[in-house]
Amino acid sequence: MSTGTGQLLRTRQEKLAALRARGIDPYPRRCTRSHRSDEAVAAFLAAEAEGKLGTDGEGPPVEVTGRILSWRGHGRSAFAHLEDGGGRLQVYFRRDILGRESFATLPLLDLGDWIGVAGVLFRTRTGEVTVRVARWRILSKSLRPLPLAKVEVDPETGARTVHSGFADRQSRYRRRYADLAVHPEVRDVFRVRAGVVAGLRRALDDRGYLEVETPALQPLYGGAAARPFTTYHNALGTTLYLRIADELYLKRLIVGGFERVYEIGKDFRNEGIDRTHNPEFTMLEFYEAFADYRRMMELVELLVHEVTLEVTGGPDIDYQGARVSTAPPFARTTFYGALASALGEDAAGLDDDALRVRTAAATGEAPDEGDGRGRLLDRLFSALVEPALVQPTFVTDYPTELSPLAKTKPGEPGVVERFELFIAGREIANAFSELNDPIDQRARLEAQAGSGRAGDDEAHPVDEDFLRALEYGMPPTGGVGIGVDRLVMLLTDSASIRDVILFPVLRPEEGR
RNA sequence: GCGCCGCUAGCUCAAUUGGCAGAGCAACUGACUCUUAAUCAGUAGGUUCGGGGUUCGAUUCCCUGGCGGCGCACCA
Repeated sequence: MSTGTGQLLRTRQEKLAALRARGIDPYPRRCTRSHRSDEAVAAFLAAEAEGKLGTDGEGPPVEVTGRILSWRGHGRSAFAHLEDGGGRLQVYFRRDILGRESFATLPLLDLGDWIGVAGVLFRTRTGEVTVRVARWRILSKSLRPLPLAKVEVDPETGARTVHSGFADRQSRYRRRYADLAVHPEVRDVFRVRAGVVAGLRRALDDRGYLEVETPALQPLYGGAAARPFTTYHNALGTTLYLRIADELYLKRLIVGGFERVYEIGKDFRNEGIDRTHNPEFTMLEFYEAFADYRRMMELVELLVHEVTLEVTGGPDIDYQGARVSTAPPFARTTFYGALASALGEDAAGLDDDALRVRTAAATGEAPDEGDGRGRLLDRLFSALVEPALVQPTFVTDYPTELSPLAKTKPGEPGVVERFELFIAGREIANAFSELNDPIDQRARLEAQAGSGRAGDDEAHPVDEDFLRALEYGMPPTGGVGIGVDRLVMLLTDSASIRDVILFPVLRPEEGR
């Protein structure tokens, strides 16, 4: 630890000791408050509107609690801003009101301390509603300086200008508590996140869906193409995996007779980390018996629209400079149709070698030797089509090679009944008419397992129990997966998934 | 995994061709009873990410390692 930090910490320790020496408990057991800061201001404004202010313009007495964010001392008086769950409130200390002893204790406070103050509200000369403090008490001493920025507020527009501050992204994720303490806008992101999850849950509950919980610890993983995290259960003496998708368990529940089920939970994928990938992430999956992918498309359209309205107050989303409208209906295109428009020719008619050439041209790199047809099509689509899908767009009818759990489309060989929803160039939802033919499903899973033996380490093992469930009989079913984190990114204009996950996965901190 | 950029005081950042390592904020001391990026005067705070090299001299140039950001690749 550098000398600088040591000094800062030591100074605060000394103030802590000085408080105790004066018989003050820096961490009292209890405290009281009458108003949150926003409620206090509202109470003052109400009294003012009703002409109930005192002769000196004083409003109602309040008792508020908060963290000290700024301090402006003026000799025998001082101004500070406190922050609590309701926002910021200015407080004003005067020696002639507090008395010598109470006032003389103020220098033992630091930015970051929690205090409680009691007094009447008034307006300062500049018009700010402020507590004229008659009594104050420390509620919790801060021993480590918060990376507080200076904030300049334009009195006319209310626009905030932040001077210096806490900018290092990794430090902010690592010390999220400090990031949150210092950045109200970060707290807002997670309020929106909670609203999105609540909105999705309500929308599904209202439509007769049953919320369920399926295992995160699984003896076999499946339902997506991803490498799993592996763990070990001591008592059973067996390997377990953290789930990579909920899909196969939720379909077992449809077999069991629940007609509409959903789960909002964590999936875990042992893969790289980047702007749109965190190793653990939140997935919403929902399945509806007697529905197909077209019905699910309408449902997804409504869900996205409803949640957007709820969270933003309107149908539009501003994401990274683009304005997106979630007003239904969303655009619809087919996988091969969109690809043909972008490519200038029909990809379905190209042989693998030609596809390989087109892919190399589109991505600027030669595809891997082992890439199969499905993989090539996927890469080509990602490079040529996805970035252009800014307005909400359903892409339907994917190649069978990419979709081992989806029903084929009648009359269109090589295509399955599947859609993905893209917004702002990102995949938000993935859905299909679920394959319920146990024999076809077995054949496709075994083909996947075969490619696993051939070296594709993301293909799955065959889940015999899942196939047994299908053999009992699963009704026609539509299923959808929505990446909740990515939806929250859109709705909060966040560039990185780490900005919408409170504690994203990071390399462990070295040393202390 | 590859490429580019970066790592200097608690925070945000400077430092000329390679020539005494600086500023603002935070902290500390003092002044100041309506301030709000408060102001004014002063003080302290540094393994310039680590290691090696070139040089009279390295924050600066070279090599190497670490960490991070961004982009690419990967991610049915």
